[in-house]
Amino acid sequence: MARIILHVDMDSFYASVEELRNPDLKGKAIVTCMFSGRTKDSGAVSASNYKARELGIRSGMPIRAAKSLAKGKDVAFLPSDREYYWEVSSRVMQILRSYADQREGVSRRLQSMAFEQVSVDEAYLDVSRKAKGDWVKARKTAESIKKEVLEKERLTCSIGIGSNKLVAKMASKAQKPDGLTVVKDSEVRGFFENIPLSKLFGIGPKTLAGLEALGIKTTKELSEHDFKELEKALGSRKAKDLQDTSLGIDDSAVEEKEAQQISRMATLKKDSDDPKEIMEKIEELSEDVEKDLKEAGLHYKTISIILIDTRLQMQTRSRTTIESSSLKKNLDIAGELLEKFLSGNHESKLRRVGIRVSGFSQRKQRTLGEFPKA
DNA sequence: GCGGAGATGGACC
DNA sequence: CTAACGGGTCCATCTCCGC
Repeated sequence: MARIILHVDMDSFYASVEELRNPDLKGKAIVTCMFSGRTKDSGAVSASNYKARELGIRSGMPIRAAKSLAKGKDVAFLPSDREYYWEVSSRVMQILRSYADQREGVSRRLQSMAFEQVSVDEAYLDVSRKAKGDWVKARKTAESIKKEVLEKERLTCSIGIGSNKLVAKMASKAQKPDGLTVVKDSEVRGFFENIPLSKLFGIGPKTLAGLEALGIKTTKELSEHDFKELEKALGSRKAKDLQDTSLGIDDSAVEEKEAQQISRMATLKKDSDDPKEIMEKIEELSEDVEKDLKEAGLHYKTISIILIDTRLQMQTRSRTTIESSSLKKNLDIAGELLEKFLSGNHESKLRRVGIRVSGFSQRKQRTLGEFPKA
C-alpha cells in the first residue's frame, strides 16, 4: 500500500522555548550555547532563532565567532538547558504521537503508534491508514497538528508530507518557519532536482567534496551519473544510497528505534595528560550514564572511553566484558584503557573526554504484533 | 566466508 | 588580524582474529 508520512520539525526549538520562558526575550535575537567552562565564551552555539540567523549565527559555530557577528546588536546569549528542552519536547511528542496511525495488530492498551521521534525536536508520523491515500486529508491532519501544538505549547513547527521519510524530511525543510509542504509522488522528481546537493540528507562536507571531484555539482547530475563510476569512487553501498537519495527513494519504516549506546562527554578545565585528573572527570560522567542505564533497565557489554586531544582529534578505546549493569564496577577498565593510551601517547594532551556503553542485551519484550503470523 | 571485537570516519541535530 | 570549537547518537567500513 502507498504510504503517507509526515515529518514534523520544531522551529528553532531551543531558542523558541527560551523565548517562551522569558517574556523579556520576545522578538529578540536569541542564541543558546554550550559553554565548555574552560574560559569565558569557550564553547559552541547549539541553536539560534531566525533573528539571530539573519546575522549569520548558526548552530555549531564557536560562541566567540557568534559574538563577533553580534557585535553592537541586541542578541541574547543563553546557556542551553537541555533537560528543560527535553521536558517540553516530551509534551510536544505526546501530541504528535496521537495523530499517527495505530500500529497493526497491537492492542489498544499498548498504544503503539506508527511514530518515530528522531531527536529532541523532530519526529516522523505514518498516517497512511488514517489518510487512506488522500493527500488533502494528510494536509488537514498536519494543519490540526500545527494548531494543537501552537495552542497547547505556543510553539510553531514545519511539516513535510511525502510517501516516504526522506521526501517528508526534505519537504519539511522546504518552507520554514511555520511551513507546510506536500510533495506528492508525481512531484518528487522535480522537487529533488531543485534541492542543492549540499542540502541533500546524508551529504555532508566530505561527501560533497568527493562528488565534486567526480564533476558532480547538482542533485540531478548525481541521479544521472554512471553508477559504476560512483561505485568505484565511493563503494557500492554509499553509491546506491546517494543515488536513491537524489531520486527521493527510501523504503525505511517509521518505527521507534532501540537505543544502541549511551555516552557522556565533557571538556576538561585545562588540557591534561594526568590519568588521575582525567579519571576524575570520567567517573563524574559515568554516574550520569549509570542513571540512564538504570532508568532504561539496560545491561551493556562494551565500555569505551572517548579521547579528544588539543588538536581536536578524536580517538576511542574500548573493551567488551561480561554483561553488566553497573558502570561503577567497571571503571577500573576505563582506567586501564586510559593508562594504556597515555603510556603510548606521551606527546598528546587531552582537551575533552567521554565514556560510552554499548552492546545492550536484547531483553525487550515482544509485543503481539511482532509475533510471526500463524 | 562469517562472526565479533575494536577502531575510525561521516553525518545529523 | 585571525581564530575562535559542544555534546550526543547512528551507521558504515576496515582490520584483525578465531572458527
